[in-house]
Amino acid sequence: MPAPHYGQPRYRVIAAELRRRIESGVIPPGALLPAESVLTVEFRASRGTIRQAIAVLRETALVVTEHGRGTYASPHPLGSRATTGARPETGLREVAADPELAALFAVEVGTALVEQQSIDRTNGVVEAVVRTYRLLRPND
Amino acid sequence: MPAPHYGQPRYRVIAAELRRRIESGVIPPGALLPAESVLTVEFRASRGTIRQAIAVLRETALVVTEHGRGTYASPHPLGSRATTGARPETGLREVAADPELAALFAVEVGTALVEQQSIDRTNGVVEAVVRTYRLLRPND
DNA sequence: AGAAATTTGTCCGTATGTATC
DNA sequence: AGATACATACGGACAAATTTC
Repeated sequence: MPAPHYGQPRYRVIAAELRRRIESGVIPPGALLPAESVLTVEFRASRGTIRQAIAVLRETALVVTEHGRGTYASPHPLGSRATTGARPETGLREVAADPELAALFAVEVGTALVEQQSIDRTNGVVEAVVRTYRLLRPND
Repeated sequence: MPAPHYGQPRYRVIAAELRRRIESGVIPPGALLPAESVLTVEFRASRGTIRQAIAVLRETALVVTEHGRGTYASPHPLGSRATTGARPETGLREVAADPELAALFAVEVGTALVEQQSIDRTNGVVEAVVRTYRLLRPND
């Protein structure tokens, strides 16, 4: 059985399902996701596909994966966090929507948004800084 | 030939080579890149590896890929203006580095950076807005 | 108008290297 | 050392968009 993919690509369907589990609390914040091998069995997908699905979630900072450990659901505390004083290079922040973001999210200017900043390094050199903005309360 | 990847991964080496050709004008702005099948022959790499290399260039918006057509070298304006007036939801912009970005990239505050904005939608609903910042001149 | 060829998109299975626990 | 997990790479297959004949 080759790889028919009517409508949405398989990895996006899987990503959507995983996201649903995280946002619905089936996979609580901070918890470890099932291993790739487990997911391949459950979704009957290849490793690459599973990894691609997880990559989608990682883009929106919904999960964090640590080399040699696994992939965690991001704790989205948003109100707790007491940092060490020095601002962490990567992390969550609450910011006010600028006019452009407000228009995109269909909210009023100044509405609080969650900003997740992550840094892409290669050999220690900063290649890119990625800032992802989301609503505190998704309108799903 | 298995898949050893000492030092730089092959897809990054290939990406660097393609970037050189684009920036040096061997592949002029707006021109079509060779098809993936052609690149597999030239670089003696699998299609997956070629696609991974192109994905790297796509991240920096150095190329644009269209289904069924091919991958184009971005007509890289970045200094030639000519925007449509209405800001496109997704696209490139040149912005000044705020203090935090300046620190990360090790440049002075106000230095020009490239901002790539993309939008993650599901069923038309804006799920997240991603802004990626990079240096104009990557320090390979 | 329609069929074929081209090209990118997605997926599968497998194998090996590297990093962490 | 051993187990686990991610990163890279290969080859093959079908799907979908576009172009060409």
